[in-house]
Amino acid sequence: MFSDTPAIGKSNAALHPAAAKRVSIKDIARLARVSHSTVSRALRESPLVNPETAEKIRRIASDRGFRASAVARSLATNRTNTIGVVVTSIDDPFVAEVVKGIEDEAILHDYSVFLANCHADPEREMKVVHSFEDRRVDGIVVTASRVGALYAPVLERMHIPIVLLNNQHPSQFAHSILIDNFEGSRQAVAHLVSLGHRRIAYIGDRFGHGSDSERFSGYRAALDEADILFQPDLVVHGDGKAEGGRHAMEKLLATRPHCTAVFCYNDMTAIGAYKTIRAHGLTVPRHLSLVGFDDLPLGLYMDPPLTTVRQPKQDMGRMAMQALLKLIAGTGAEQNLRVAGELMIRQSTAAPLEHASQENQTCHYSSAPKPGRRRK
Amino acid sequence: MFSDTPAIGKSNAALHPAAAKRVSIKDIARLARVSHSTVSRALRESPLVNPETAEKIRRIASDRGFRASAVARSLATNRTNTIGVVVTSIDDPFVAEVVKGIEDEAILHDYSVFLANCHADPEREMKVVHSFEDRRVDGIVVTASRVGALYAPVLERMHIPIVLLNNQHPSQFAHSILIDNFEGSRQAVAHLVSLGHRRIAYIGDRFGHGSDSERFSGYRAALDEADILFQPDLVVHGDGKAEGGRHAMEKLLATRPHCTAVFCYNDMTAIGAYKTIRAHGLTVPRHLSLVGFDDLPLGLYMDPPLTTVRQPKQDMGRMAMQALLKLIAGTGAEQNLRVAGELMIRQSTAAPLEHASQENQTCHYSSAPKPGRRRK
DNA sequence: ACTGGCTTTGAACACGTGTGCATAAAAATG
DNA sequence: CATTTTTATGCACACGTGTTCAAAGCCAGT
Repeated sequence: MFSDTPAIGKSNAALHPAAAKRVSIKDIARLARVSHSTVSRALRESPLVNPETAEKIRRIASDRGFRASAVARSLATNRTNTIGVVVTSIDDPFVAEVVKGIEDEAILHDYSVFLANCHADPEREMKVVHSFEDRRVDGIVVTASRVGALYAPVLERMHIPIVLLNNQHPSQFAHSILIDNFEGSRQAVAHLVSLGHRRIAYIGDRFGHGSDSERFSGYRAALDEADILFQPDLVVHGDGKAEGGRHAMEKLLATRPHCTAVFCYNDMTAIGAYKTIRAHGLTVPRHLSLVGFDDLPLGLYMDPPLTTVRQPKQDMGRMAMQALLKLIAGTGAEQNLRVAGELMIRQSTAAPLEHASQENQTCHYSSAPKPGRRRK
Repeated sequence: MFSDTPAIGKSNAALHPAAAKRVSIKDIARLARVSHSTVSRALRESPLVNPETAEKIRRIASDRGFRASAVARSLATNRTNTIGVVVTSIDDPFVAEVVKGIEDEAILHDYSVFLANCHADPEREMKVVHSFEDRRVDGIVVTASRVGALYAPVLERMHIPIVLLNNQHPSQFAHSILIDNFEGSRQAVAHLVSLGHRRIAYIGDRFGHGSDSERFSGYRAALDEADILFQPDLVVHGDGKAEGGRHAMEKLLATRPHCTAVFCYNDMTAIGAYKTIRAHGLTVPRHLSLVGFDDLPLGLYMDPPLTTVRQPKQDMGRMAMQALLKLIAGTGAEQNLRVAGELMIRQSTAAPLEHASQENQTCHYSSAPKPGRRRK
């Protein structure tokens, strides 16, 4: 009541005129002639404070551009309103879309997201997870292809809610969001069957890697439903990337009789297949139908645009965040959420060439132009 | 000295056996029979503490899985070791690579990064920037196409170091990293000239948008150097995206005589051009050479792979982070950093068809463009 | 006027860590 | 051994906010 000069709280406040001391809640309190408690309440819209003084306080705070420190608040409340997102690499288009969904949902609930790449490097994974622990994030989303079995115990010890997205090993201590690989690929292959294809190949990921086995099962199921005999030589493996798709496609083109359609583990694999197919002077979908999985933006710009199974990546990101929010709130969230893919039929799939021509001259394109020849 | 039972500090610690209270620095202190100050020093490798006790403390801390709270530390030190990154949308492949570079460099220096999409929405921009301010980030990187002139004053008031990346209006209160648009496009067009092209078109961004004018200048310069008369009707505008590229290319194909090469504002524009070109039954680079800008991964998978000017996106991200670190440290950083692009010659560019086939070749000069006329 | 309840406020403490300063213990120096 | 220097440690406070608790002020009802 007796302090009429609101100017200086710290005696040396004027020492560094450049590094203007940030205005704190106490400064606002002094200006409004109330205690900092009241200011705190006013700004948090507590009903415990007189509407008039609350309004006055808010005006002063706004005038001075005061913004309460989230770090101090976090220390007091033991909540940071912050989550951590671990990804293999943000420049993976799949991951990027997921993260977008997460962040969009997060900001809606006044959460901020820490982003960290781990590059599938165990050491880096540890560092990242520890940094999240240090920062006391309220939750974590992991969008790595595999949850490091290495650092699983670390995660467990932390007692921080965790949601895994499309993770290889949904573990017991974490919740997870998963695309329905089986049903997605079953539909994809069924689509090929409905077009009239009987010799349908599958280019997988590295064996047993990722969701390869589930997608393979879907492939098998679709064949069974159509009473098509499964032929082991129509299954080859790539690496989930374009390069692997290229090589795998080479292998397929080397086996006789040719397949008329190829279902690829994912879009990148299909992209690689395109390249090999073109190099052999063949065209999609005339000679060969192609289906991918993921629905990367990339597929839209292929020639022709790629038929694929769409993963609702952004939605999945949002769902992950929502699950996390439930876990944080203590409301039970579903342990494992399966989300449905959607078959996007574009121009890379069509009916196979006439059966007649296929019978006698399966080699009509076997005299391929020298693949090695390249215009410089 | 007399407390022999290290179990309980808080009397009600056992009330919530599930919500195990986090172990704090004081718990470690009690276990090691020292003050929390000593623990703090030991863990921060201060030379002020006896090596043996330090070792002992570290062992205990490690055993209990103790990790010092970054939020408490931030409150004490007034530094969060945290930066905020504002992007238009993380699912833009350009942005994603930049962010990857930023994060990689950040984690190297024990910084964590907050990621926030603003979707080029002013309201969202404000919300994002405020959240960063609340969280007391040590610095901010903005990778939006434009720095909202709206919130510039807000940024200024915050007194937080800011680095702009490829931003439209490098402003005076912030530092910036910029690609050398002029030199990049000059080289790209010079490359086309060196292949023998004389009728070279330019598909720009929306007029005056982004770096359009700088890239256009480079185009003009290359023409001038080759003594090629600038022809206004060879300049059309897209929207920086595939759709715009498609339409722009349609316009170009409608004008006679045809151009033999097209320099596009960016890769996405070129992607759109591909589509139109194919739709007209023409092939790249046989009928038309195509050059882009950015070097998105996408371009590699085009048929044929796209010649383009590479922006070292990841490096630029790292540079932005390094500049920020310097600013935070108080060491002066360069105000404006220009980084060089690199021409990536791939298969979308080749020599034009023989002049013979271009019967009325004389008309590129004869239809004299009005001399004094200037676009704009 | 007294009681009791309601509204509004401030004092005090907590959150977990870093650090200046004083001091105790140990070592070095005379 | 006495003194000074060095080393190691603890105390106390600061950082900025939230929150419990007590209390003051006000009002209505008797």
